[in-house]
Amino acid sequence: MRLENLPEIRKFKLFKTMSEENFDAVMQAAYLQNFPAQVRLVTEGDEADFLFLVVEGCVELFATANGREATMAMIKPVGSFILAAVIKDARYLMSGRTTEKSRILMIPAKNIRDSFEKDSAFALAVVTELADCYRSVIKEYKNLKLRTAVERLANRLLEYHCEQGETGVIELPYDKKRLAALLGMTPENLSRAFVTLKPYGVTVSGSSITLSDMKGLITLAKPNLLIDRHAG
Amino acid sequence: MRLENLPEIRKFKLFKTMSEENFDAVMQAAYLQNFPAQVRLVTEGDEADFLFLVVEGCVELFATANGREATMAMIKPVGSFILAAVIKDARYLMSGRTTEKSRILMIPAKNIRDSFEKDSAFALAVVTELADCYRSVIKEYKNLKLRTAVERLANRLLEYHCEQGETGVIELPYDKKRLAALLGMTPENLSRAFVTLKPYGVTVSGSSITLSDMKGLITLAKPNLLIDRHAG
DNA sequence: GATACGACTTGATATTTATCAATAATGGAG
DNA sequence: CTCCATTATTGATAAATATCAAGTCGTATC
Repeated sequence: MRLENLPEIRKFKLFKTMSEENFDAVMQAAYLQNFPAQVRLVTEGDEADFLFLVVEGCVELFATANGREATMAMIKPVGSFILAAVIKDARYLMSGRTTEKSRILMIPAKNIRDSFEKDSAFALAVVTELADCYRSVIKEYKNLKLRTAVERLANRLLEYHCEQGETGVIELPYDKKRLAALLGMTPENLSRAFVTLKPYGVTVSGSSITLSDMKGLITLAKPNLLIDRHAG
Repeated sequence: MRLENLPEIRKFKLFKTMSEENFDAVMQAAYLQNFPAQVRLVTEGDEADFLFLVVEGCVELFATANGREATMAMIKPVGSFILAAVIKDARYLMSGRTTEKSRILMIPAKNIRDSFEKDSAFALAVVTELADCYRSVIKEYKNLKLRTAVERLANRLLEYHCEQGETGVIELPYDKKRLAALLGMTPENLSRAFVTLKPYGVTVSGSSITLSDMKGLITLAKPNLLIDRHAG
């Protein structure tokens, strides 16, 4: 990888505590690459050759079966994906594709596993990252099992509102098709869920959403500390 | 903990590779206890004081929100639970209760975290266990998002059939209420799903299920290597 | 500015799943 | 063994969600 990018990478949670020596060794073997939108980076079932980090842009993780497709997560900077498969030296359980122009750091799986054994600070960083990923999925799983489609949408809007500075207006981070897939519903249903939320002060104008009755929306959404980032 | 139990514990995947010294230190602080059925061991939202291992019996992990309850997983010997919360020193995202008379090993979270830093073999065992847990949840999440209730039941039956030695007869490992919750449906729906599977050779008699048309059932279930333990 | 394309919305309908109610079966406790 | 409480099944109905089919809207292209 190009030297000029190293300081930027070094700041990532995963590498911050790593020894200089191991960091250099890992980065020697890594690639930092720019991809356009809609590029398939990994395919479920393939062997885990690389660990991926999203440095810029966005990657959609999805899975398929019986001709159906489900969006599992959207990874934004600075997030990693398929760490578990890399650690286990197993096959990917999900596919990943860029949803926009993205900058991706690819690290050969073997280097990750080697450094894990050599560098206990890195091992701690890896296990922390993996625990974070695990807890995120658990939360998504709870979200899906315990809430209706409208409730999931309401909470997602509150999450974006929180992320974007609580201005009363939010910008959807992806198109509605993808948002629907992420929330586990069809695009038609998402449209209807927005209509259902109208009495709760939710006004849609393209990808821009206005929230004018936070209290009402929160009453409906019932955000939960053990599911939502925006709760509390 | 009592000395006589140590050799038994030492064999667990998580402790097999640990140094003698660290193992002794961890076990010094651990409790091995017997619980009757229906005892709540952990409650979601509580701080992660202990890592739990199911030595005998069975623990149901579940979560609640808005008065609804969802079963997240059933942990059988020798499985651990809430490892991620222990690692992160965070709050439990799930509650756990015994579903039958069980023998549980409880290890103070701090000892786990300390040993993780001191013993790189243990660190590797922990990260491997965590990666396994992560991949299991991903599979459950895919199962829920990509399949209908009947398909989920069909695959679960195939899984039990595989686990129990492919004899054509399986014994349900928990009562149907719990099985329904685990599969993400109501008990009424589970009953109806069994009726739906009748033309595929599935005969129900209490907790004993006979499978007489494996080919048909498999055609319906479409087991998948990247979701199911029993596939392939 | 006209056109064409894709994304989004809306309506009608079908499917899936949940709820409510009643009854039947099961399994412990005494 | 009998009684009781829980669990399981079945039927009727309702709610949630998906599907199919038009339409609308916006926008990028020419």
